[in-house]
Formats: sequence, structure tokens, C-alpha cells
Amino acid sequence: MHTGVKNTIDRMLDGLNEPQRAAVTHTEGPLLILAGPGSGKTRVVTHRAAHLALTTVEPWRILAITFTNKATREMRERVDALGVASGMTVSTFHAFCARTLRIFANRAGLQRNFTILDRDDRRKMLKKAITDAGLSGHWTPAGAERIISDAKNEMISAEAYDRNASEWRELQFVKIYKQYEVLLQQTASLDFDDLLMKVALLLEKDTALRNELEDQYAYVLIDEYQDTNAPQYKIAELLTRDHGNLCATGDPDQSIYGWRGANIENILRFEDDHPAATVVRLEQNYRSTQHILTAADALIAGNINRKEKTLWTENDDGSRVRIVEHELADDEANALAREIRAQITGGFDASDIAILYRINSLSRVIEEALLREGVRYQIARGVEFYNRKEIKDVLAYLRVLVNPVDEIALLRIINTPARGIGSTTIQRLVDAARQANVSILELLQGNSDLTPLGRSAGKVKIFAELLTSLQAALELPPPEALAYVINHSGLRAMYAHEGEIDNEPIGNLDELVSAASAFAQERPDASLVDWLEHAALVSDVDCVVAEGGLVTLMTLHAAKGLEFETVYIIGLEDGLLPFRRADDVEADDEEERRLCFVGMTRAKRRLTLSRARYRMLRGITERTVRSPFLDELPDSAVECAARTPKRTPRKSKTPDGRLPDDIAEWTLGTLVEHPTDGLGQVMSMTRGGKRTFVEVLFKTGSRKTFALEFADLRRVDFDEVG
DNA sequence: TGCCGGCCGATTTTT
DNA sequence: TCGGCCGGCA
Repeated sequence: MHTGVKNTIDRMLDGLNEPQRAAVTHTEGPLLILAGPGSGKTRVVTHRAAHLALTTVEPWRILAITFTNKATREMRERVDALGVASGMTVSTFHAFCARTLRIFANRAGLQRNFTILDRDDRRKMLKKAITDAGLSGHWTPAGAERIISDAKNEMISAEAYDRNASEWRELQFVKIYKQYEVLLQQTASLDFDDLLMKVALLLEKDTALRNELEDQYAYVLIDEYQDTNAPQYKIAELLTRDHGNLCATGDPDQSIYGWRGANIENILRFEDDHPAATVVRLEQNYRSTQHILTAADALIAGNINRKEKTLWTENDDGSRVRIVEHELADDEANALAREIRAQITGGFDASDIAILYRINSLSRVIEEALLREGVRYQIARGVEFYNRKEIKDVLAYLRVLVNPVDEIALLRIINTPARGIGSTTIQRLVDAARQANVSILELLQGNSDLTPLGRSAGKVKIFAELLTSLQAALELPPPEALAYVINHSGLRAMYAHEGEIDNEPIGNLDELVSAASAFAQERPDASLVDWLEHAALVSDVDCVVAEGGLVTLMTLHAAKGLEFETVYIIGLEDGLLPFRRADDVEADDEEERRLCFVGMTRAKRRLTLSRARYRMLRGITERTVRSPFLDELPDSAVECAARTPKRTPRKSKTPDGRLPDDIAEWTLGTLVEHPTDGLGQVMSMTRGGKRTFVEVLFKTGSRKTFALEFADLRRVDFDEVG
């Protein structure tokens, strides 16, 4: 071995603990890395990949699969930073599958340029399938979607479903499922679940291909293995069947995607599947304080279906996990916003702060409160951007250019911008196309006789010509293609005209072009198809930026894999966290507990769990019940901070404005001044007997606890702070 | 054909 | 609360 390489390896192993080192230097055979939160998993995984590339195999023969694009990017960067030639395939499961299906489209029986349907498209397609099956009114698209998704995640095809269907409801469903598949076929479209299932089925069936891929990827690494579903599991197994070099990493306690078919058993039975497996347990936590870890550990201990593990840390105790109760959800939001605002004023970096919640709709009150306090934030909602009308419009044009049989996209743009093609004409076109057994676009661009369309024929012709002229975009790199279509489709004119004062749509379109440019820079060889695929597979977390002085808001699901100095989890209420639906038969409190565990273990130094006693959901304010999870946290690691008082008329301050006869005026985040320590901020309040104690963090960095009644503390209003 | 207003219905989490 | 859809009107 070169001394240079040896030095690099030594440097790489430097500072790793025993189990970490074992995982990094492991080469042959199956490896299971059970990694508790904050145990340096990413570090281990990237170092192992680099180590493999240096000692054992060419980088391009390593395949690493993650769950989000963000994780992919991070992993690539970190491997690069280790000075190992890149060339490793790092990809999300869905992107890897999409790519495989395009490369081997023929063998998979697919069109190379297939469209990936998003949720809305899928629902539209299902709506049509339901109508075609003569069952409209009896089935909702969402209802059928749920069952189809579940079926696909179990790799049950429409035919297979048919074989086992007996109840009348099932027989109805099979009709829909089959028709849905026909529509997908006709429009050369795949849904998210197809990407995984088709690859799993392909590898199962096509031995030659399986062998080829297994040969290519001598080492396969699957991250977040606890969240794999049946097709993903199958793919992992099939790709490594002969060489056995499968490295699975994950933590059963962080399995939070059961609802989309993830099977926690996949990781729990890894050792049974692979008797020769090496198992490494990473249990030392480098992220959180002792109190946070103790609390999280106590919570997760409430689960029965788990692998016992011992989390430990050498970190200091830190401050206790705060539990805060408020009267209204608005109080919760306001207190939070005030506290954060004070922290930022006091010099904290906003990007170290995250607010986590169970459901997206909880973000709204928080956003409003943050806006009021002038706190800048970012919200992990990448998907939302791509759901905007103007964005979907352009993407629909591109989709039609790339995949001319993409009917959903075509119907979206046929009269956008308005060009006088109404529903009657559209219906005639759809019927005519079906009768002639061609796609609508073929009908338009062929020599078909359009006279039955009457006056509309001319307009339809113009549309067909527009599409032909837009085909020039296909020759351009993604950002230019995008700009070309925006400008020549009439969309820019349409949106520019629409909002002269508030031209947000134009801003979004421009932002989309920027995003495409960034993408093109990262992947210079990428085609328009690649970019469309990328756009179809963005996840919420992908849009979270690392720097920028912004507080981050996101769902607990999106927070997986991230860490922050300060974490707030809001809405700890029974039915919300743990989430439960009224009609829910399959509520899984263990998964909810894991979700809460994931959230808590994101925090490095400060963790606050809060709830409101009244919360409005879907327009109705209801009294809530405290989350049972709160009662599972050990007293030793937790403090119950003062709750926002009931709404009562405010008492006036004492004449000298100093001692609070009304303790209610003191809340978390209150700014204070002390004669010797200077400016500080209330970090916690504890009510014991007759006294109220406040913990104050001073600007100097020192931290002191005072009995409020005796302390020489003066309340400072925000306006007083320069 | 296109726009507007009202009503109904849904609603976890995400690739 | 909000957004999608439908029906009526210009």
C-alpha cells in the first residue's frame, strides 16, 4: 500500500471510536450498522465509502442509496471532502429506480421518456379511472389512491389483486386499479410507487440484468434501512444476492414511514436474513446533552417492538427539557416567537433553531407569530413550490414536449393561456382520439380532419403549431429550454399581464429557471428529461438551506437526519402527537412515539416541548388533552415551565416597575437587566411552593437562577433594547 | 367561452 | 380554514 494512501486512511480513522472504526474498516460481507441518533452515522457511512474506495474497489462500483436528495448531496460532498475521487453512485431510492427504468426501458417494457406523476396528477388519473369503471360517486380518488399505493408497496399488481378479490367492494376496486394501470400505460406514466415496484419486479424477472447490476455495484449501502418498504427491501437483496456486500444502516427506533409501507421488520430481521452479518452498534451520542438524551431514551423505552439499546453520552447535562403549556395555540405561537426573537436579539444564530410539528397545518399560527415579531424563517416545503399553478403550467408544457402522450399535462395546457378552446372542444378531442386510438397530440399534429370541431378547429390548429414550434426547446439544456418555453408558450405574457403589482407568479417562474441552472451546473450532462425527473422527485427537506440566518420550520418527518442547537416541538396533544384520526383503526402509537423520539433527538442543547389547551383545527377550536408522551418523560430530565396565564385583565406594574406582583407578566424569553450581570433573558421558569425561580442567560454567557421575589432583576421591554 | 361566487368536502406524515 | 368544483351569468 502506498504510504500516501496509508496516511490518508490513518487520518480518516482518527477520532473515531471503536465501533465507528469497526464499521468504517469493514469490507467483505453483510454489515448492519445500528446507529442511534447523533452517533455519527453519516460520518461513519461516508468514511466507510471512502475507505472502500481507497482500499478495495473503484469508487464507481459503490452504490449508496439515501432517502432524500438532501442526504444524497450531503453524502456526495462529504465523500468528496475526504479527498476520494468521486464517481460513486449516490442517489435516492426513487431517483435510482427512475434512472434504472429509463436506461433499461426496453427490458422493463416502458417508454424511455415516461412521465412521473405527482400526487395531483395521480388523483386526476384515478378520477378518470373511476369514471371509466362506471363507479364515480362510489369511490373517491383519494380512497382508491390509498389502496393502490398500499398494494404497490406490497408489490401486488392489479392482476394479483384480482386473483384474490372476492368481496364486492374489492371487485369494484380491482376495476379501478386495472383501469388506472391502463391509463398509466396509455399515457406512458408512472406513479411514485411504480418506480420502486417496477425495478423490484424487473430485477426479479430479468436475471441477466440483475447479474449485470450486481457486477457493477460491488458494494451497496442503504441508509435509513428501517424505512424501507417491500420493493426497496427486495431491490437491496437482489442487488447483493451473490456478493453479499450489503451495508444497511439505520435505527429501528426511528422508523417513521410505516404508513407508506415501510416495514420495520426489514431491519429487525437483518441478522436472520444474513447470518454472516457483522453487526455494529453505534450507541455513543455526540449530539445532545445528557438531559435531552435521558428524556428521549425514557420515551422510546415505552415501545415494545424494538431492539434494546443503550444510548449514552459524555456531553454535559445541559439544561432540562422544558415542557410548556399554553392556553391557546396563539399563545403558544406568540410565546415561541417572542422567545426566539429575544434569542436572536441576544446574539443567537437563527439557523440553529428549529420548530417541529406533527402536521403541516400547524405551521400557520407559528408563521404569523414569527412575522409579527420580525423573525425570518424558512419552511421545509419544497413540494409546495412545485405545486404552484404557474410552475405546474410550465412543467406541463415540458412534459408534453418530452412525452407527447402525457394526456394530463396536455389537457392542462391546451387552454392555458386561454386560447378559446373550451370544454366542449376538449371533450370532442378526447373522444375522437380515443376512437382513432391515438393520443390527442397525434390527432392534432396529424392530418386528421378537424372540421367536426367547427369554429374551434382553427384555434386547435394554432395550439398544435405552437407545440411544434416549442419542440426547439428539446435541443436546449434544461434552464434554456425552460426559459424558452416560458417565453414562447405565452405563459410569461399571461402571468405578466395578470399581476402588475403582485407578479409573484413571474417571480416563481424565474426562480424555477434559477433552480434549473443550479441543477445544470451540478449535472452538466443532464437532459431535460433528467431535470423533469429531478423536479418530480424533490422532497420537502430538499429546500432547506444550511446557512442564511433563518429559523427552520418543518414537520417531524422532514426533520429526520437533521440537528439543531435549539429545538421546539409544538402541539404535544393527545390525538395530534400521538396523531390519531377519529375513524382510524390502525393508529400506531409506537410509530408516533418514534416520531416524537426523532424530533427530540434533533436537539443538541435546548429542547422545548409545548402544547396548547385549546387548538383550532379545520376551523374548529377544541379543548385538547395533554399528550401522554409528556408523562413518559422522567422528572429528573424535565422541567415544567410556567404556562401562559388564563386570559385575565392585566394588572398594572408596581410603582417602581421592578418586582412583579403579577408574575404572569414574566414569561420565557422576557428580557431582564441585572445590576452586575447586565442584559439577559429568561430561559426557564419554575414554580416551587410560594416562589418562582427564573433561570437567566446573560449576554455575557453566564447563566444564573434567581428567586423572582428577591432578585434584583428589572424587566426590559423589547423597544428598550438597541 | 370565461369568470365569479358560493357551496361542499376533506384533512397526517412524503417520494 | 381553505381549496376545488359546479352552476349560473355575461
